[in-house]
Amino acid sequence: MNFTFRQLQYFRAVADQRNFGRAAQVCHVSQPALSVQIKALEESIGGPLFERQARDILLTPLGRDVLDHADQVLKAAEQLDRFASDHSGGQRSLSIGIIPTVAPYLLPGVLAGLRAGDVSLRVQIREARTKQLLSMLHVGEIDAAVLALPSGGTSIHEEPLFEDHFLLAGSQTRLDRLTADPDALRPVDLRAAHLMLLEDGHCLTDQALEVCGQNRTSGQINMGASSLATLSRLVAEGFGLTLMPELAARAERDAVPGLCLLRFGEPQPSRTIGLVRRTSTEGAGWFDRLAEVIREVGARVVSQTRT
Amino acid sequence: MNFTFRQLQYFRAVADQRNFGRAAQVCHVSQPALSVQIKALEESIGGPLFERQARDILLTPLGRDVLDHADQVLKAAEQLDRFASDHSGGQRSLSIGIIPTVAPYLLPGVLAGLRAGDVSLRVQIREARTKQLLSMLHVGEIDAAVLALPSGGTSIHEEPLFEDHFLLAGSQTRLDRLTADPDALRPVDLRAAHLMLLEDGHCLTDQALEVCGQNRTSGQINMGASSLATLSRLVAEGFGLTLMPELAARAERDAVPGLCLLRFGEPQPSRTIGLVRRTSTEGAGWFDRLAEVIREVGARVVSQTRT
DNA sequence: TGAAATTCATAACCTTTGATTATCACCTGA
DNA sequence: TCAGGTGATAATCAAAGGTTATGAATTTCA
Repeated sequence: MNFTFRQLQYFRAVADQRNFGRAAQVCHVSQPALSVQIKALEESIGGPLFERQARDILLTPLGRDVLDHADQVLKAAEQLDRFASDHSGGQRSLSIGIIPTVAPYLLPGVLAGLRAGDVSLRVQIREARTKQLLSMLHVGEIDAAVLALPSGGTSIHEEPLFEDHFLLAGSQTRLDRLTADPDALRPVDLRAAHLMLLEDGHCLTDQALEVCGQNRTSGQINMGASSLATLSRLVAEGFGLTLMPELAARAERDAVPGLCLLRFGEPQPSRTIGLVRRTSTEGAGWFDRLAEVIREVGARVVSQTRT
Repeated sequence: MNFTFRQLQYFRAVADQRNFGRAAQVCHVSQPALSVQIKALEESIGGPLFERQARDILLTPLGRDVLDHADQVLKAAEQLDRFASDHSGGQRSLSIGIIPTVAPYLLPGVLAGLRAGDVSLRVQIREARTKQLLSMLHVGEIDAAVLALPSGGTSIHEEPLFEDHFLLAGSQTRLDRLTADPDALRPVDLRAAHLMLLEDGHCLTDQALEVCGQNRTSGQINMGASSLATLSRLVAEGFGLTLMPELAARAERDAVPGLCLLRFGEPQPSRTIGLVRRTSTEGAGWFDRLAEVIREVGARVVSQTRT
């Protein structure tokens, strides 16, 4: 790279003005300064760029070719300049991770909220389970992640967003057979129940097992469903029961005929959904704004389930 | 433009290496130099481009966006660099003017010769009459022109290329009626002849008038044809006679049924076709090479007419 | 024809920018 | 706890880029 932006600007100015003196004025430098830089550029390129007449400056064929290239450089540099001037206005590309048991139910609202609000972020979404999200966060592949707390990661800043209660989901028959008093339902009542759960690796699986006081070697556990949508359909058909997060409950009940839900008695079992980032990520105003949007959308979705 | 190429290169290197020390090595500068420049770039852009951890450097979302733009600048600059390294190999865009009484008959051969030879020029052709070509040459719109000498222009360097003899063209009846001895035909024999010529402004018209000792106010002159091809068809049908340059003669005789040609006795009237450029255009190796190609093609075309 | 005006190039000098070496501050891992 | 790794800062020097003054060449005009 044996030329500078200034040299290219001077070159463009001389080509426009066809006069070194006027070009120097346009560039706010003295004529000799401009003359020296044009000469240096000619030496760098290896040939004359201008044909110098007493009262006119003409581009040589070489100069014409070089000017085409120089214009490409200046154009790209001006775009960077413009971006630097404008970027406080908000254009930012973020990579956000989100766990599969949250993504389908929260994303439509969040993206709509981002578009409608004054937060003009270009957001790239990566959906993966918690363990993989933490790894991606660590190496800088994503900037933040939406997951259930505690994340279990090191050097991670956690921002709690909202409580996501667990409901019991199953067919009407199964639920009627379980208890006579739905208002008194406790998670320990499921100690011997047949549970349908997501395949291993989803933290929701571990959370369900813990809440119900079961472990993965119990003969009553079936772990193989790949999504909550699948799980909903299985339990609606009478294949066991499952814990359904409130966030997903309404959408799944609306989508799956025969799916019934029961709310546990107080204290209701729940998970905390949060937004996490690396502790080394500082001055990230976008993080707080994003957290606000997600908090609001999440609260809205779960409140609709409660009515 | 508050950044330099070096800063953008350092930025790219740090993003690649994720380490200031290794990036400095790659760029062949000391780590503090690189550190200072990255900091300057961050101040210029107005925000942190990197998230600095003890053992890793991650791009911030802002850094990621800026890097996209920086890559565009570096890519364009590298193309200019590559062009500067390669351009002695010949890539050059030339603008060449050529008069209409020469263009159709010479261009195919010249362009083929340029492509076949080691002269890899990108040539843009502009066809116009001599007066306009000189004007375009003067303001730098074209780099050289093919026309009949003398050009009549000031500060013009003329390179003669080849002699283009004039033949008499007309219908067989017209030519038979003109003379009993075709080998003794002289231009002055046309003093009272009915001549068809190109419209005013074509130097071939003035040349024909001079050769035949006529002037434009004579009642025997019809000037309105717009091309030699038109002229050929008119005289082949018996509408007068015309002077046909040797360069065009064979092509026109082949294309126009009934067109007959007569060669004048010695000394044959002729025009000199030349290549001209501004005297201020120096060190133009392309000029000499182009002249050689045109000279060769021209000589070949007229020699084919002579056989 | 000669003088004046125009215009780019060159020289001397000064200021700014970018590089180096040395060192400091902080973090991580054994 | 200590050694090693790593980016930031300071002092110094070299290189780059700017200014004013002037020279050389060409063109224009009286």
